[in-house]
Amino acid sequence: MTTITARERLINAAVEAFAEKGFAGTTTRDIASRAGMSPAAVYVHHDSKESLLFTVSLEGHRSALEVINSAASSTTDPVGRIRTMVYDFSLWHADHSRVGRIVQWEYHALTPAHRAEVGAIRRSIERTMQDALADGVRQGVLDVDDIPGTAFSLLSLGVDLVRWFEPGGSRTGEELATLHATLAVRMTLRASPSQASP
Amino acid sequence: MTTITARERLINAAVEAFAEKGFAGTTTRDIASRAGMSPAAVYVHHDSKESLLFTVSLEGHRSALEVINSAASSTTDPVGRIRTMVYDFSLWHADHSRVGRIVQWEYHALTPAHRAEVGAIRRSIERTMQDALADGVRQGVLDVDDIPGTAFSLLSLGVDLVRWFEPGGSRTGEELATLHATLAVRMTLRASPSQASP
DNA sequence: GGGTGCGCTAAGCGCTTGCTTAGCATGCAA
DNA sequence: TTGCATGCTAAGCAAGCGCTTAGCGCACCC
Repeated sequence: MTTITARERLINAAVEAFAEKGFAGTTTRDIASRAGMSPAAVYVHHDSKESLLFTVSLEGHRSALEVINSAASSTTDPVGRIRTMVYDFSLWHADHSRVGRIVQWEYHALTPAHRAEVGAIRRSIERTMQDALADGVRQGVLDVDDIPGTAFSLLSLGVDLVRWFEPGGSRTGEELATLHATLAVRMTLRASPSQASP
Repeated sequence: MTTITARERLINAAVEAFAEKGFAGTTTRDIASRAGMSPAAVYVHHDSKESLLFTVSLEGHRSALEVINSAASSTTDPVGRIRTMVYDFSLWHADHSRVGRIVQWEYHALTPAHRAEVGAIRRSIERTMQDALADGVRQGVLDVDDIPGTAFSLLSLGVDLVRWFEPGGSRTGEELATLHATLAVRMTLRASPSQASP
């Protein structure tokens, strides 16, 4: 049974508040009261409101990167790899829609130095997807004209979930991830020259 | 030569400011100074900061709806219709990325009554896309299992542009719209049973 | 039992916020 | 020339902002 430290309680409160009201719309008093503490307690454990945002954003970016990296290395089959990567990336955004919203929408609220740091993780995520597409094309299994653009579009399906997805809504994260994975394969699979070939 | 009224200058200033800093991060003084007026001038022409947001958001939603509606009625060919709808919707989001960002990201900052009003337009956009897919399936040209989900995904490609697209960047809006339209057709087209059939 | 450090809070500082009020310059009608 | 509506601004109000300071209570150790 893990004990939740005051520092972590404040981070959780910040995730709730930033996701609900945005970074600029959230007050430090709001974060403190969600964590059951006084306004001054925020500054005992964190340097500033922006550093709280950076903590949340960095951890979120790292988590998303890990998800897509482990999906990429889960198989050598190009089609299965694309399917798994899109499935896992979309599912992550559904399962972590609050953190995902902060990651995707509050990027510009970070200081330039912090933005550069998470920006590197972003580019790494894009590169992983591009590499997976390029490998599939090289093996002759996928047919992708515009690799960077298509990679971005596949990621967009998951990213856009955070705009509207609510747990307990009419669709589960798994359903949406399955849909996205199916669409991703249709977008990238090379059309077989005939039905007959095995 | 149309004269720009003070009211319109304030709206244009609000579009700039909201797109750049978000609704909560924008001050009425910032809007006023971008329009070259005093802070009080905002309230001569608009009721509140939120009513300025509503004006921008409503006009943006109406414009996007018009684009997708006229694309939907431009042809009776299901494949060409999907291609045109996705192309035009994505191009609109690239060409109007600032307004689009306000439309898509500041939805929750509207009052409940205003949110309901633009929400109706949103549902109308989604329905138009769903109808186009359903018609294509009925004609046997498209193959779409999950029509609402796929419609949403096709729209997501355009919507997600406002998160990062900058005019003058490495890709033009037309290039991205063409890519999205191509991907949309691959996502929805029924695979022909053989290459031979005309 | 006295001393020490740690985790937290009460209070508040200087500043900014959305919005209001009172009034001024300008143009036009009589 | 006078009267008045129009379009704007200077000044400011109450409230709320991020963050700081000074200090309190409590567990721990000798």
